[in-house]
Amino acid sequence: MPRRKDGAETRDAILESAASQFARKGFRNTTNADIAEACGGVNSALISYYFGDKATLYQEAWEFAYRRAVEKYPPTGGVAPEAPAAERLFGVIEADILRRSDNESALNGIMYGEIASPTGLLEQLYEDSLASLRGVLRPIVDELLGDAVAVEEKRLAVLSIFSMCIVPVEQIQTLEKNPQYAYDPEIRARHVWHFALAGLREIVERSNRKKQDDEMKENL
Amino acid sequence: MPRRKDGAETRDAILESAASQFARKGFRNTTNADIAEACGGVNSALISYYFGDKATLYQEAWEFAYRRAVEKYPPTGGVAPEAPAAERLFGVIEADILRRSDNESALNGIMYGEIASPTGLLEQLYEDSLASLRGVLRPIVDELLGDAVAVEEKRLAVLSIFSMCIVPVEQIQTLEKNPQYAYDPEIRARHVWHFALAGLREIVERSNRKKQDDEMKENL
DNA sequence: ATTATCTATAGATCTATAGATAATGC
DNA sequence: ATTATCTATAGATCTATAGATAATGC
Repeated sequence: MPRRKDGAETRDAILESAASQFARKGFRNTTNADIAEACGGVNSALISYYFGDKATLYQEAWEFAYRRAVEKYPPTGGVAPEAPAAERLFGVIEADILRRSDNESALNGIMYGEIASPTGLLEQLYEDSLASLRGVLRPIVDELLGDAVAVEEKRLAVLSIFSMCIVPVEQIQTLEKNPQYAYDPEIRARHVWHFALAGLREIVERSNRKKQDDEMKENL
Repeated sequence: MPRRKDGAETRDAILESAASQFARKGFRNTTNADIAEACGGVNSALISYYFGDKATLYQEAWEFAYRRAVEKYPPTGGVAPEAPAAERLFGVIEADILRRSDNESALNGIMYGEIASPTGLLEQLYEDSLASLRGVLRPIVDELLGDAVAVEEKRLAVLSIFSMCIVPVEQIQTLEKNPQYAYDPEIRARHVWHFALAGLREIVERSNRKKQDDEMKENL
């Protein structure tokens, strides 16, 4: 005799298990049976019952994971918009790294699944997860670099900071047989921030030197 | 009437198509039929004929891609081992970025497939592709940072430089509907090098300042 | 009556193989 | 005789659905 719960409860549980399974194994490598089993052994036919099909479940699982992750770690890291650019940079970096390091969020897992083999099902993913970080980094980096720095150089700086944030540390560690040490996300965030500020400062100095050189040559 | 080629020729062509397909779509998302089709329409039964099964083909495709990529871009970037550490750092960064940016190499595609959903079939991949880069970065970073810097800080520095190298720029761009601009790998390599050197310098300075502070306090 | 859950399965897809066919080298 | 290629298909796996069963709320 089947036990009976509230349907919404089962539905949410499926959503959660789905996000976690999709994050670990990707869309096509995850079967409905996997999800049902990870969900305390619910019947896999319930997936069709609640979501219609696997693709829809995937889409809803992404929205679920994304909404929850952003709620927990807002993009600015709680730093006020009128704070100095360097501090806002820290807020963005820390929020992003903490969010991606939170295994429960499933965010990075799903994102790397799409990077590795795009399903074409998650229209929003790129905007939510990658464009968004670059979007908040860009004006801060622009401000820190000032007007003397070339656009191309600014883009590269954004890309480098972005790279340090999105590196899939946890996923890489699952490839290691015996991971040697774990990185504390908070410490890593602080490190990335210092590294980034130093890199940006160097770019400004280099641009200034170049400018002076050019002016000198012109005056000769 | 079937045309007849040398078997080794067909075998190599399959290997090449396989590497490229696996890179684009991952192991399980790629069917033998996909590979056969990408390979100018050879018969898909030839995969079993030449490789036994799909898993073996996958393993051989990785070895093929890896061997070719390292041959084309040797890990030191051609910089002599007795060159100054900063120059060796440039060699390593440039070689790695060029290798990963070379779409023909299929290297990064397969690697990100494994990061996203490990098959357990490529024992060598982590050693070849990730441990290797960190292995060559580590002694160079150690040398540049010197003895005053804490081990944890050194690890983080290696991780940050590593991150800027392995970021899957091309794969991310396929998620964008209209990629805005392409990054020239050579220019990117030079940028990452500058960024990294500045970050490392800052770490040394910060460590020195901290040391002085500590000594001052001790003398009071 | 409605909602939640389960059973059973049709149909799609994919891999690997058995066995046929033909080109090549001896 | 050997090697390369092709045809056809058995067996595995997976998704989605039809239809049964039982708990709940009216």
